[in-house]
Amino acid sequence: MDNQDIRKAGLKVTLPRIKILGLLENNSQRHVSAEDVYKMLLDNGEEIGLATVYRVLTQFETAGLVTRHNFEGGHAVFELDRGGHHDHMVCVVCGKVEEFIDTTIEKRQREIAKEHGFEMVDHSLIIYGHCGNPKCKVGY
Amino acid sequence: MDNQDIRKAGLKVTLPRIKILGLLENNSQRHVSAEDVYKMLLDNGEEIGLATVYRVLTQFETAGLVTRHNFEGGHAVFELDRGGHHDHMVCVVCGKVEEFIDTTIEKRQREIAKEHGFEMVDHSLIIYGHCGNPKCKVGY
DNA sequence: CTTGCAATGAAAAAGATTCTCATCATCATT
DNA sequence: AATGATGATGAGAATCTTTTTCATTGCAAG
Ligand SMILES: [Mn+2]
Ligand SMILES: [Mn+2]
Ligand SMILES: [Zn+2]
Ligand SMILES: [Zn+2]
Repeated sequence: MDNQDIRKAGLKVTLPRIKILGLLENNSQRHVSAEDVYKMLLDNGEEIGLATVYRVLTQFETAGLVTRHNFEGGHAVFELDRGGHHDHMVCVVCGKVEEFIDTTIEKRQREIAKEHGFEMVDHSLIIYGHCGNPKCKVGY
Repeated sequence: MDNQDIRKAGLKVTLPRIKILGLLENNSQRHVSAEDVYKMLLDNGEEIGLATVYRVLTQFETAGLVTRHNFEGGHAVFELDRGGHHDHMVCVVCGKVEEFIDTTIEKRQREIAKEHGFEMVDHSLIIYGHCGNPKCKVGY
């Protein structure tokens, strides 16, 4: 995942794009909003415009470099596309995100789509719950 | 599903609430946005404020009368809660929504959540694809 | 009927994302 | 390396969805 990926996407290799891709690669939390990316870069002393962050993330999505998720909360989160598809589990208390993939579910989805005459192109499966952290348990 | 349901939810039985509940019951499309509800009521010659529609839909959700979905597109859609849980399939071309429920997937979800130490409280599964309509097929 | 308190609606505010447009940077070509 | 065409940037305005404010209205308990 480097500048060549930007070039291959038909995009010019610019400083903002390098910075954003670098942050997505090195940041500890894999799932970040546009606002997150913007603030983190500013905190790192980098200069960038918020409009550019939104634009570049959308371009990266179109290019297949990142994936956009619509978790609850009204704002999109992005993550670097590291090959394999996976689904998500989100803690409704602390927001922790776990990733998982289940072949049984994946297969059934394709079957169900076909049964309804749909040609599946994508899907979104998000499990909401209380994570293992005691502070996130019901009735803490 | 009548005025008693509103009362049972601890809400006063007001005209706006009766109108919104009535529309959700009788409207042909089950999945509607707040804006949809607002415009449809206005079209029917009913008087109502947009803020009230948002407020009431959220109250109905809290009361378990309606369910909110975050499909792609940046705005929430609501549907009257008619007993059974189900998941959704959305046509990426025409927006048609099909409902389905699959016990295999439902069971696997609970298992997976547990495997990850999560106590599942909810989930969202949306399959995106091209529906059976020829005009929605790839390469029309 | 009275009356308290919840509910309404218009308008303002907030939050997320996109658009506009003048300026600037990249990169293929000289 | 210099040039130039074209794409990219960023500040701010605009847009879109949703929430909040607050003066006014209307349920519903007594
Ligand atoms: Mn992920
Ligand atoms: Mn439904
Ligand atoms: Zn948690
Ligand atoms: Zn369709």
